[in-house]
Amino acid sequence: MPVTPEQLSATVVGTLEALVEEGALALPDGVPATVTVERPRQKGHGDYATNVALQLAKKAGTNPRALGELIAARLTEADGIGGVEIAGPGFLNISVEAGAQGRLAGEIVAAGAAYGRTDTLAGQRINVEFISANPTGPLHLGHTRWAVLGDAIGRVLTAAGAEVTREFYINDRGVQMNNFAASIIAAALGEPTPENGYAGGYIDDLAKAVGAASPGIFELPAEERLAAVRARGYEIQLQEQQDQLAMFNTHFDVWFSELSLHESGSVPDTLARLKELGHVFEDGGALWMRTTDFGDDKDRVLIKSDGELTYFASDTAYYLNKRERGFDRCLYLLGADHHGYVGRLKAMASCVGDDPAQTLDVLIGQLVKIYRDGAELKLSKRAGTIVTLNELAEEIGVDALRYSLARYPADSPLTLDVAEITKASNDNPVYYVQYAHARTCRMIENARDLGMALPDVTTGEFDPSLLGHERDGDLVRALADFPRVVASAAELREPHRIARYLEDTASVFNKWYDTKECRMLPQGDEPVGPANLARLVLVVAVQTVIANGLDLLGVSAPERM
RNA sequence: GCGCCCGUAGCUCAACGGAUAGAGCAUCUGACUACGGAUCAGAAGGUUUGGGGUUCGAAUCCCUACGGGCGCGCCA
Repeated sequence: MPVTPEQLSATVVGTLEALVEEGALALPDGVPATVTVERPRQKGHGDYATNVALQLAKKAGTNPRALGELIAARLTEADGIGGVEIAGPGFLNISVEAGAQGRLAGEIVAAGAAYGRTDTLAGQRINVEFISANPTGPLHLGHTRWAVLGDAIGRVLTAAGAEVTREFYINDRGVQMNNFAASIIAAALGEPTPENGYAGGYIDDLAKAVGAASPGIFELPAEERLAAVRARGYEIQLQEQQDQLAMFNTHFDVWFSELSLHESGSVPDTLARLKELGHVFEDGGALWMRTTDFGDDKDRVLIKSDGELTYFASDTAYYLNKRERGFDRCLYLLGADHHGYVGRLKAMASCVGDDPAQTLDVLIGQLVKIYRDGAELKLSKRAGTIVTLNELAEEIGVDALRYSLARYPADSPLTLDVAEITKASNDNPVYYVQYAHARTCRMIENARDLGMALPDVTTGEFDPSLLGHERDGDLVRALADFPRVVASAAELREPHRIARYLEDTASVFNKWYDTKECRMLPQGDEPVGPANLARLVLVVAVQTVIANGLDLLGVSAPERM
């Protein structure tokens, strides 16, 4: 009996096939494998709607409404279909038999934490690289959006069946590391910040920490001292970034050192391979990659005329390293200030013989601004640079900060107001969703106190037909959407869809909760009946969906607030 | 100059090419002796920056103008 959008799609496809079989319908391109079935936005447009007649009318050589009539007449007879109406230009509005879909609540409860997982990306090995900040300072606002989105994308891809590795590329090689060390030494000796050095209170803190970890380090001979401070400062700073991210509930599988890439000899191997493939040339004493062969706006230097390797050489070796580790796809999450890299990254993939459309996904995130009291939050009090991730999380809260960044698509510029997102009320979407979850927990607890045991959903103890109220149907259909929302969020790399879905579902739940006819607990002296137990199943299903959804965003699902 | 992103309600933002463009905040009006009122019901608020085009249908795709952000190194 079709009750989910996926099942209805299959039913419609079956109907089309039957019509073609009988000769009542001609489709030169064949019957599509799936059709679009969705919850209509507008009340009164049925439980589900499909635009299949609009899509296929031209191919079938007829008009949408006539085709709609044809499909509707046959579809109405299908098992579990309550009715089909043709509306507007040719939409088919489908009503499901009341109560039939209540069965879904039981399936959700049975699936538990696995509900929402699909296999749409099964077999894909995906590398998600994000943040990749230089280890020369604390993580700040600029990294925070990527921490949230990268982590959520990793979770969502995993839920869609992909095999995911989250990776942080550590730029621990290059002149910035010496500048970093020189800055720490200058701070320790009370000297001014060197040219191209790093300034700010955090450098003073690092100088103290380095001195404490390695007594006497600043008295070493100059050359020895630079190397020692560089190593110790790097160690401390990297650890701080790792602590920041752990506190922020953001997990990495691999911390990949750029230095290790060079030590392993990957770069010469990469250059040899590029030469073999014929995409490098020498000019002006430098070695270049001819990225313009693949749409880049200029060629790129790999080895400078002074013999030094460029960053781009490392990037290329790193990409090949990922591919050699077996990743089918490499995701790069970059800030808008790096969008100029997209062209060369894709060209680079082509130069090493890949099809970037298949192996490379570059997501560009626009910049975030945060305001407090009408002024942009820019300067950190402690670090002396821009506002740090720690300060943001402390002021706003990990859940509220994560959720507030996760509910917007990456490519929209974003302006957040501290007052708005710290407001601990349902005016704030994160608390609206969390509150709905806490409410389900309390209801389930109350049921237990009344001696109501959760029915075994695999037996007759649970009677789905008792969930026949209109509001029950609204709620079940909302819950039924979850797996496809997760799948589309994974496919489009858009975790904000999860957040928007949760807000919608929490709203449907609150409306249901407010409906007198749908009370879960027996009222007054009423005994516990099968309807109460059926609604208990529904509430547990809501709890499951909200908890699973928040988990995909790395946001907690509290039992009490 | 070239390139990428963006322009939707007073504000912050949604909307796989779909039906009457939706939420929250702010403004206004209602509903608590029964599961948590951190809720619910309702009002008001729009030429989706302007102008062309594509089609059954455009905020969405194409062209163009305007406005905003960002990027264009043998830097890292």
